[in-house]
Amino acid sequence: MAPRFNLADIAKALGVSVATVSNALSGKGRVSVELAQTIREKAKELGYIPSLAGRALSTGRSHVLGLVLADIGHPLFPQFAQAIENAASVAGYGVLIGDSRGDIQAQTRAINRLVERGADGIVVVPRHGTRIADIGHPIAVIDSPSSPGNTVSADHWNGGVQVGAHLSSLGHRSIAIIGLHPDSNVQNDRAGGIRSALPEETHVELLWIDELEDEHGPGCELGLLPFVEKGVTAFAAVSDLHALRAITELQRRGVSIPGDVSVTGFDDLIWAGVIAPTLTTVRMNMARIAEIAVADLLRQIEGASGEENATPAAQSGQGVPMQLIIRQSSGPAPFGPVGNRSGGGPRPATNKANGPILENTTREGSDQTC
Amino acid sequence: MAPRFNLADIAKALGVSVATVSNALSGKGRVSVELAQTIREKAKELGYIPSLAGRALSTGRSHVLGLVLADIGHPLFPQFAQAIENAASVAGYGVLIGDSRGDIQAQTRAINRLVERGADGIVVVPRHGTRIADIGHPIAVIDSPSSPGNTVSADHWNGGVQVGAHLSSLGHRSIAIIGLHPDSNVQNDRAGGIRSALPEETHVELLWIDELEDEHGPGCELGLLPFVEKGVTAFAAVSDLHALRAITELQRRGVSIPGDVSVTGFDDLIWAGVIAPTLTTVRMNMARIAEIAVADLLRQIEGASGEENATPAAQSGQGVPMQLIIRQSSGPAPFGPVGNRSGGGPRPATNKANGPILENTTREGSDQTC
DNA sequence: ATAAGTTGCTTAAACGCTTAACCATTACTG
DNA sequence: CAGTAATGGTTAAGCGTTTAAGCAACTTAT
Repeated sequence: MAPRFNLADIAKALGVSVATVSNALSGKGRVSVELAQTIREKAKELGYIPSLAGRALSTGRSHVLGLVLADIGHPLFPQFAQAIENAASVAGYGVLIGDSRGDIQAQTRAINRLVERGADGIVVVPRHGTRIADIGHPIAVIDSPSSPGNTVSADHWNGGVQVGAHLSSLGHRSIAIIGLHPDSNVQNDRAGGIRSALPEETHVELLWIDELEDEHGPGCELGLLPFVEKGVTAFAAVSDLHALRAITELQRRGVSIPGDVSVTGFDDLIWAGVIAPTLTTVRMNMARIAEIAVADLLRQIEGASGEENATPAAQSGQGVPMQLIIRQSSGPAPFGPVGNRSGGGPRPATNKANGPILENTTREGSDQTC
Repeated sequence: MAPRFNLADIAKALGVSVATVSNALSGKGRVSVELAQTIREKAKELGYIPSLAGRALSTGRSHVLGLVLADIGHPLFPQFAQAIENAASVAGYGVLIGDSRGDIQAQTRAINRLVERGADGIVVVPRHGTRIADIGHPIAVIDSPSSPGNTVSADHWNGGVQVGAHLSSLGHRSIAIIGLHPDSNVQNDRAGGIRSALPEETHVELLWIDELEDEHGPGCELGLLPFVEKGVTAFAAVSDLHALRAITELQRRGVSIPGDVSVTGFDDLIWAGVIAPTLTTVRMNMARIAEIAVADLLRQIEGASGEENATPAAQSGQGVPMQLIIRQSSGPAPFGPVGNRSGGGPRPATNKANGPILENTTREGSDQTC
């Protein structure tokens, strides 16, 4: 156990007062440049590490943020955790995880527990259909732009638009959208975006898995074959999880992807780039979202001196842009206007700022880690 | 912002000293039962929440554990995080997450950062082929029983044995094992277990994805068809991730699962129960593992008074038992001794303590959340 | 009846840091 | 050249908790 030095040790070693050492290291008080330099050197020499506990007690700031993901079992959790941890870390904050065990009620309890543990602020990714009660504490909600009380989020709608435009440009005129809950703002935005980007004449069906499972039990087959027989040529899922389900189910029934039908997802989960066929999907800019959430939290924390945080949230316009990643699972509609199946040449970009990523079909040099 | 009361508030309200209040609430000093009762009531009435910072400063214990998953992007992370958080929470500890960004070098740095942040102990799930340097701090390593320095882990070998026995009992006599790295103890244990449970005459092939990708680029196809043509009737992957890759690839090529070949995985990832076919896999007892890891950590922390922690780790025998979950992706070998394709009746249990879970093929009442 | 022990509480110090207030110097200003 | 200001430090208080030590008042043993 390495001995831990404190300010007093440095002060004693240099024959100055603790206050001066503190000032020198924080750069706040008035210390001559030379002495400050000496102090910093001594601190480095001793390997001084400030005690967070002491600082926390003194300042009332723990420099810890809480992270609550309602659905901690969600495969997107790692990405969130990593992004938030990174953004927080840059700002000198640690991240404490809170678990609501998938329970909606427990969500609020989890938040409270983190606050009790001394978290200066909380990042929440709430479960669909949940409103976050104003806890009177700095809080940042990552949800959907159409959720009230939202702080920051991806522009799910535009993500949907990109999917819709992509499928439409491939000639698909009969599309089924696969979602889980109709009461999730995120999913509704995605589905809505897809719809809105399709030409008038496109035939659209909606399929909510939850309703299906209520009837046939959890984990039941989606029964997509009838859709194909009715002429659906593309399934646009609002999550890679559902896309995966669709792909395996269709392939099992001998439907060729993307030859017969196209399938797209959302979120670019870890395996999206390695399944066969690789999955066309839409990725959030987690790093950016985390940055904004943390920045907003810090703003609230710093500005906690004023009574009321007049500005309720950052509300950065329409949300962080999403990124379409075109892989193998989407292709020209059979008998569609394009007709050529081999090339899949350049496709129209739907997002001026950053067009879709076209991943090499041969998968050489893909950015996927395996 | 709810006003936060402290010990002094309670003391003042009751006309006693802070020390008495502290003693009463912690049950440590000498306080009359009646007064202690009164104090507890007053504390509850005021909604008193002890300041972790104050306590930490005084005791030198932050009551925070650090969690470092080398591969934070791994889909198993949520399960780990949830289990550890739960176990820690029960013991009154919070969990701080550390990120090593997949970088092996950064693993040690991540651990150090957590220690600097004041974590009393660290739980590490190291990356394959990594040794955790003795940091002179309480640490629990979750890895494989065959890793030196391991604290607790699942009995990956026996998990493999269960898979091997299962496939063998289904009549498979030519099996390919799919892994990622040959230098991962976990994967080697799983693969070794599988092998060891197969009868002498079984033909076994080993397929390491990393080597494949080094040659053909990341995300390349595994090229499983030749194996099937050579007579392989079952693919046993050491991770659901690879099993998924195998299933999609095989199905895409028109191979029927489990009709033509069987596929099994490891870890029971979130989607294992909903893809088509649902995946036969082996699940770790995360809750138990987390409990043991945390308990061991607490033991080290409490016993930190003695100079040397003579007992290096819990080393609970051979590791926590794993649980085989038989779903649809594994079935009788074609032309195998069993022959019947429809039933798949009762199969021999390979683990006396807790036999395999046989998930209903119709998937009614499955325990999977969707 | 007095020494010794027990009970129930208080006093006070300590943990390591921040920060307001204070006090010498030395440097400007009119 | 007195008066003001800036500079470079120090002192001391405080954050909320724990815990060793102290001290009455009572109980028991001798």
